[in-house]
Amino acid sequence: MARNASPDTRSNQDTRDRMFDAAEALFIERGFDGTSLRMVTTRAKVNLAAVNYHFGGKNGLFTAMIARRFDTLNDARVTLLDEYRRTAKGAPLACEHVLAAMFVPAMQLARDPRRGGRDFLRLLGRAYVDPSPTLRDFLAERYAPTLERFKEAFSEALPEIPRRELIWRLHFMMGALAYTLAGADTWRLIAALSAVETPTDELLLRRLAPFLVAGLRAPLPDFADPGAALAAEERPQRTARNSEARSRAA
Amino acid sequence: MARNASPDTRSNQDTRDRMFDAAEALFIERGFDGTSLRMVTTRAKVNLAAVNYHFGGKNGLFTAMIARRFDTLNDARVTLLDEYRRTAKGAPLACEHVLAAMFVPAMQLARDPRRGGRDFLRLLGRAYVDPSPTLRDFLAERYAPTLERFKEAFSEALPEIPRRELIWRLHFMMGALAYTLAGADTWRLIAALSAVETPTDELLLRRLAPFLVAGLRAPLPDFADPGAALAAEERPQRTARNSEARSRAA
DNA sequence: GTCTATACCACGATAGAC
DNA sequence: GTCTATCGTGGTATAGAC
Repeated sequence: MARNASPDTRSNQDTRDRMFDAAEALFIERGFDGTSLRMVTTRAKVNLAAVNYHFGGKNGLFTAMIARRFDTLNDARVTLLDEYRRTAKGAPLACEHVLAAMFVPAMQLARDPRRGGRDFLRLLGRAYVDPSPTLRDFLAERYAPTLERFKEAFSEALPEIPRRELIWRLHFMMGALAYTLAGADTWRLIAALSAVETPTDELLLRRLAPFLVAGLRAPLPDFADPGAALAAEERPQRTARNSEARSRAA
Repeated sequence: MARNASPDTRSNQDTRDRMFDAAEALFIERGFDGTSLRMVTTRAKVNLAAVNYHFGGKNGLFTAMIARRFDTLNDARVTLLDEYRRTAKGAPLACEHVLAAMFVPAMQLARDPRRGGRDFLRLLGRAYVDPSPTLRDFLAERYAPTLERFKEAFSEALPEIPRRELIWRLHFMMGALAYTLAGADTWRLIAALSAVETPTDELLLRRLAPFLVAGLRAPLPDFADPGAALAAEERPQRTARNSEARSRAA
């Protein structure tokens, strides 16, 4: 194999890429725990032991596979964020721009078959959502600086939101994003239930953006009044005991 | 469902409950694939074969464990929704009430040590987020009717949002909810990074609610103009058509 | 009927021989 | 780089004790 190419680096790289591709596809479908090395190596048509040789084990393979995509994504994100900041010339960033700095690079990668293609966004979502401690720790540690940059940017773009509140909203945002991207199979369910079209990823993110912007800018919760945020909390229980009071609820 | 009312169900029920509790705790920490039956039975101090006897296997144990919590939760949700609907007397439901019908029963269960307690919300989140096809299919199939009810209710509460759009927003909402609830460990990370207080579940949901309400009510995305929702996509330098000031950015 | 001890078989990960 | 042995672990099935 690869006899006319450069000595060994070529086939070497091919092997690694085939393993990456196989691991990626399987991980998207079945998660970290649900994917075995045998599945990966069978699909990649490489020997089982090659995993150990190239990556030192399952953890190494999967973290490297994820880093392959995420590093370029996050670099592009930070670059774009800096770009926006430069064009703003000292003016505070707009919330939409910060969001765009997160989304646009993701969309671009999703359009590039050589760097993830259609599956890229699903990989993104799965990775954030996977329960395996290995991946959680890896992601948290490796991308904490990027996350910090965006936290700063959002804080600048939304000065009216107290920092503490903002951090939680960013967390909610990550959740909506990750869950939505991960749930390609859920789309089918929703589509079946409601005769919705199956969306392109781009359309999806375009739908998600206004939702998130509005959420980030939402009025602050009122912790003083238990009934403000979620309507009356205990009231419905009381009506069970006292059916008279039921009629005058408002 | 399938509950034996036989006289000597006592010790039987204890055993089953211990298995449930063990499975629940382990599932919250490690997910479906990451939890083995041997872990469960060891922790529950029952014999390995008891799983097969009582539940027919791993799938049976875990789906029953989840149903134990989710059935009561979803029943309470639908009941509360009907309660709100009755007190509204034909007037359209308020969005906050529909959200409350989802959240309040969850909070109540989270406060009741006999029915989940503090871990209940994490179980909820993990279950929605777990990659195992077994659980995904189970949840989708069993709770589709409830979801349908809430879809109707939201549609009634938010008539200005087109139905198609609304369905996606509900999906985003579920994502924010599930991800946030599942990520108890992520809280620590966020807290460490930013000196945020560790929140009670109740505080958390109270923070989440305004975020979600605002998101559900957000202005509709503009699909015609590629630059509207996410600023300019390919030209980060400028939000509008005006490309004069581009010179410094490059 | 409820629970236990134990056997079984498939599979996964790793390490060492080639 | 590959092949194969090995060992641990997984879920499941059975036979029998209470």
